[in-house]
Amino acid sequence: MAASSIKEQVYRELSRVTHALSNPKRMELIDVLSQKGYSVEELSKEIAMSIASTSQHLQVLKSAKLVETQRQGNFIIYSITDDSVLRLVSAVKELGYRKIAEIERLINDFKADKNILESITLDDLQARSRKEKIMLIDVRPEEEYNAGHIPNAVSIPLAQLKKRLNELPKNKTIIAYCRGPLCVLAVDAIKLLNQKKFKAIRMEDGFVEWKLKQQGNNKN
Amino acid sequence: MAASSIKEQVYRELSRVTHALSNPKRMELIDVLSQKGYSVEELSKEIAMSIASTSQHLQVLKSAKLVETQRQGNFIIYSITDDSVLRLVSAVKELGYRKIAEIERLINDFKADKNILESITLDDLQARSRKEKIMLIDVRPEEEYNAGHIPNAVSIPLAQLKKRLNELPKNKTIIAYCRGPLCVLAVDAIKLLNQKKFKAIRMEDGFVEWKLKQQGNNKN
DNA sequence: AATATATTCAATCATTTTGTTGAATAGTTG
DNA sequence: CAACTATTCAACAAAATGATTGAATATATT
Repeated sequence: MAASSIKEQVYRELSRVTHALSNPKRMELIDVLSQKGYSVEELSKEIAMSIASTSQHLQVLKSAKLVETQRQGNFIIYSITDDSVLRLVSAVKELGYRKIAEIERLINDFKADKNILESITLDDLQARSRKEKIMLIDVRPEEEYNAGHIPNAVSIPLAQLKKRLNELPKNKTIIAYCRGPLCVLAVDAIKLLNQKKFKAIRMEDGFVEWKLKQQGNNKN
Repeated sequence: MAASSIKEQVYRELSRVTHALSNPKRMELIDVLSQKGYSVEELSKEIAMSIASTSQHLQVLKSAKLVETQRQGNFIIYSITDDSVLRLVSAVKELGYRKIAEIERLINDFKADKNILESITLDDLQARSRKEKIMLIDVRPEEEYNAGHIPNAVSIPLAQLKKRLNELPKNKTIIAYCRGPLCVLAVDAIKLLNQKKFKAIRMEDGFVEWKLKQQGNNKN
């Protein structure tokens, strides 16, 4: 029957989208690219995989329309096609974090491993900034900050933090964020700041989480 | 390194979720189960696949926590674990319909094949019901209606439609919906109604689409 | 307790996926 | 136009997936 055949074809096409995300490395690639566009070489370093393999994975993501390319001088820059990709990945994570006990355990391991005592979320940040004076710092590489950041956040890449301590207040609480729950940049920043007697806390969520939250609120 | 290893493990676990959805038949299973719980045998008929294979696919979905089971007499009833699964599938479809040209073509083929001249969406329904008197009918099997339906919709399963034409008004526009864009129940209903000189239109969206829309609006 | 029945398991084979290495390609820069 | 360099392609082996058939299991019914 033509009808059931078309239906089957639609499911086949849809499953190509999920198939593209069904590999850990490709999932990680999307996560990295959620921050900003990167070249194949940079990505291969980021996910700790050979350039050729990284390129293969990127082909898969590209053919599923999850990422797109653009030449920039000698490099080919890969980036996320649009926000629907971020929403999809966010839906996967939401389900995973909520339903898979194994993931919860791993996240706890991660926190224990990194000695993360306290960390807040976007909601906490909002509540907190109403009550007290805070300073929000973005400790990702500057290019990622430039590609998009949470309003009122100041860019202080982790690599520069030690030299720029004089820009930070001792009387305000400092909130540091980076790429999201699995990123360690903010964790390291907090460690340094606490050691230097600043009052500093890590926020788990990053810019992407913030952006998606805005879209959710702006609906209606 | 322990840290990167934990990260990798999280991605591996997350990709099990997408992997579960990375097969056309499993995608179809989730779609069927989005309407209501079903037994293995019923599902195997619905997706046109052997019982053993259907069972295997259901195991995969179950181990990824996308579906859960519950015994009911002689049967084991599979159902969607919770709404985060619906949101995930919805995100996949949103991305697919928007980005994959092939899918758009298939949907158009589907409409041409089924002689679908006009069909409206949930937004249209809302706008329309403010302007004129309409009657909304749900032509899915009664059990699916009972498991959840759009408010004010009347249940008239397609199989009963011919005998219950006297319940329908000639002076109102009749809107028929079923399981969603790929479901043909409402298409057939409209054909019959138009033939009998009713003013009837198909709505593409179904109950699941309505439910997710409500959640989106209730955010904030 | 015996029987009936729905579901799962096991074994199989063809197909696809994954990651590597080394060669080929295409586009840029000087 | 020549040289350079980032990226992709090709070929391979190991591992995994998908679908089938027939047997095994577990639960309910009589």
